[in-house]
Amino acid sequence: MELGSRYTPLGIEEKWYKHWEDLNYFHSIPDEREPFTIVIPPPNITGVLHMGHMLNITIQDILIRRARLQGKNACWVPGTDHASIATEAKVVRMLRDQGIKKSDISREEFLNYAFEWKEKYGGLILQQLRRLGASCDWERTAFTMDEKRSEAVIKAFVDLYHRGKLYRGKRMVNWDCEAKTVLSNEEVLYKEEQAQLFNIKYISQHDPNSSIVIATQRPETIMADAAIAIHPEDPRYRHLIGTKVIIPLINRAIPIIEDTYVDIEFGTGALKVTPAHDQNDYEIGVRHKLEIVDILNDDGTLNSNAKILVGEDRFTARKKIKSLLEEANVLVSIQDYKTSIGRSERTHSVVEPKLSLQWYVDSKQLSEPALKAVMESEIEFLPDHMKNTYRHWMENIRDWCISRQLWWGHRVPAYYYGEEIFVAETKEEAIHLAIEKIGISNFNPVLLFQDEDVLDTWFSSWLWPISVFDGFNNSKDFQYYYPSNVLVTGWDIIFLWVARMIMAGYEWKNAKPFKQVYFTGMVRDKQRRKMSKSLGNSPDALELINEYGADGVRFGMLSSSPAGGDLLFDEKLCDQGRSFCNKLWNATRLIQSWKSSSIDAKDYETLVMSWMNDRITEIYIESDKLIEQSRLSEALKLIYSFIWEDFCGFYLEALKPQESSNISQEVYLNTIGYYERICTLLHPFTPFITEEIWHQLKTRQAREDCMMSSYEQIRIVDKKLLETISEVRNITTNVRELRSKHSIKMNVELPLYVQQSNIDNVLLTKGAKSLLIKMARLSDCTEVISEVAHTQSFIGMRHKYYVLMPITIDVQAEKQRLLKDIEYAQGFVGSIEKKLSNDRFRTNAPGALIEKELRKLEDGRIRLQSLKESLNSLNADL
RNA sequence: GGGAGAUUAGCUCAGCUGGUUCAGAGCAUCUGCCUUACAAGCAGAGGGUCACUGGUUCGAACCCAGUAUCUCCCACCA
Repeated sequence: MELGSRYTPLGIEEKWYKHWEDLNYFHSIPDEREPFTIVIPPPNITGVLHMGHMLNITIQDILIRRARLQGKNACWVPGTDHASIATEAKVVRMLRDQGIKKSDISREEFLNYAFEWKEKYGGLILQQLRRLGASCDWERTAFTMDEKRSEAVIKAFVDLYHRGKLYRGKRMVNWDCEAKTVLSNEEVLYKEEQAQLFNIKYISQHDPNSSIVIATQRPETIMADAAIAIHPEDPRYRHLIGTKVIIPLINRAIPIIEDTYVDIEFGTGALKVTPAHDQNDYEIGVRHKLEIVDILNDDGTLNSNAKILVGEDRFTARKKIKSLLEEANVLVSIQDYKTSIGRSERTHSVVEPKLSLQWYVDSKQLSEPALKAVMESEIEFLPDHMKNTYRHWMENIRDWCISRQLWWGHRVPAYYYGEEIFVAETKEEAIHLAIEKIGISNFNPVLLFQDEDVLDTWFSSWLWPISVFDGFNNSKDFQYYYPSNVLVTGWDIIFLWVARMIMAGYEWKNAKPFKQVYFTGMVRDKQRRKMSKSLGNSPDALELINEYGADGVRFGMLSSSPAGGDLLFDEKLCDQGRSFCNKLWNATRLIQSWKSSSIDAKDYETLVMSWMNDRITEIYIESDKLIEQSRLSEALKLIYSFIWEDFCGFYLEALKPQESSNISQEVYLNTIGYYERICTLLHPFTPFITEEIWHQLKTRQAREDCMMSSYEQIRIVDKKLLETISEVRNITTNVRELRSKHSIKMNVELPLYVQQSNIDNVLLTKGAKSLLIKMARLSDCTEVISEVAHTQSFIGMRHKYYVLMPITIDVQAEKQRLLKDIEYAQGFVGSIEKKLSNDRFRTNAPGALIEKELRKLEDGRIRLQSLKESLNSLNADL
């Protein structure tokens, strides 16, 4: 079948993915082979494929496909995350669009809608991963809220509770007024924002002429004030201590207290203390036993405690209170200022500090082995410096608030009976515990209630490496696959997820969850902004695949993404990937167009073939080394330029038969063999096209696929051979350069002379001469003893070459060029001589280096000598 | 306030225990080619005080110190 000159990936990619999947290649079961495991960072079920996933998935797929080719038992577990806040928000919105309010339906009804939504849209992202070529073991697809994973979550909670590492406590929390739930510290993002500072006057209760001015950014909270605090060493207000002032508008009297927390320099030096709505104020409140007045409802509106503006949203209230304060003549001034404001990671709503009863994990205890494992490189971080960030967080870890006031998620397995708390995996067990505690005669089952809250999504995610293999039941799979080889994820979730998985691993299994963490950078646009849906600066992932092909996009993602470094995404890189596929495609077409017959291979063909053979081996060795160091993009670049320059640019060009002549059967078959090896080498990076070419090259048996071929281990290379061809190519380039400079077309054949010396020259290798003649389009190639007059010369690795060209030589220009070259060569030789004559160098430098320098010196001298000869002969011509 | 990283060609970045006169690659630019696999191609070319200042060394883009600029993370500033 004739192939078109352009590679069209669309149908081909679909065909091979289906083929692989039909043959169950992605599926893994434990056997006697060495396992290679990756557990996917589960994308949110609400998510659609974006650039971050593309990068992430590409890297994981490369590693897993390579392991498979290396004969390991490769297992890549896919799955999704229930994403409690994000999903609940989506479902609430969906219901609202249908005219249903969440508050009007029961928890069960809501969950039915949510599961319905999940069934409908939740699998979408996993389908999209297939488009990229992800070779996940789909039979193992897990979901953080499926039965097994839920079981793990509940077990973990109950276990931690009974071992005293989990507790319920009343603390100041971060409240998301939009989602109406508490958030952990890690889910609050702080950013500098423009705000206003209001200076408000509080008049003394005892003396209407005396007052104190405070500064606040949130004037709507004055109704919740419990005191005004000043620094004990601030002389300005000393006389007021112990007196009371009146809160404007509501006329409630509050005391003036002293506390060293107050910064004398800031604002007026007087601080309004609002214990219910500020972390620090809460602590001051505790110290001074102040009254706590909570004026906010869960949705961020003011409640009746506020007395005024009741029912207004806090931001509306802020605007309105401004004019009220003005009217009351207590608003002294307003100034603009910048401050850092915390917003919810998911809803972006401004987070309000709020006092609340929640469940916490005592993190300090869990962090110790996890910190140790990373600092002692039991778990390897890439890039290594992420360790510092990790350590800093671990050493200052705070307790983890894990309850959320939502319905979508794992319900907290705690049951309340009056004042008593019973934590158990099931209600039956809780009843059992309750009866044990309070006696069967006193127990009334109707009074036992389960906690209404659900757990933080990350409380299921942190168990993921264990739970996907049913590790809490210590399954066979778990024993075989755990720990996974590598976790590939973005550094932005190092605390939210990575650190906690490590803690969980040591807490329950006393073993690391993964051997290595490959932190990817963030995908950014050309202006270095993080790509995000809200900014609208992210290209549509599926459209990219449609346009450039999955292989092209994979190439593009990888082309510029060292571990940890951010990646400035540029579609041009995908375009380059597509061109690369096209190049591969056309090489296939060329080989397919060859007609082979039983003629013998010519000497130069034999030479070029053995070179290609060793060169591939060399690339295997070098790319291996790079991949072992996780330098994937460099490995790809290496293979890319090898294919482009060496395989297509030189090898195929050298063997390409003239016009309609036939090619030797041996050359034909060997070429196919080399291309096969290249396909295997390249397959992890661009799986689709390599599979296609693999099958284009020859008819295959069933299950004889590139994806399942094997990555080779032979590792011997003939260095001399590689050098010889390198010299041939070097000469060819030099001749071409001369042609280009003097506008001599390729169809004009030129004679080349090689000056003999005491070193073997390239022509002594069998086949090299005819190869040279073919590649450089020479009329002949002969050895000479001395300078050849009226020629253009250049110096190769060791020898001097002359080309006789049909031109009149510009003697002056030539002389200038030579003088310049001589000057350079002299400098070169001089520097080495100087280095070698330095005693300190001779004594300090390693022997091998001195050898190398000596050889360099010799080469340099030969070169200098040749240049001088050329100059002399030029002078003789004058 | 604490910490991390970065600064190399017009742009994006390599440069992996200091050791070729070391300054690289890709893109972009320029020149010449439709040479029957590929114009998504082929053959060439130009382009940089390696942020700055000192130091260590026989030798520094690389190590050390300081300076400047940028990016990011963490932290309770009303």
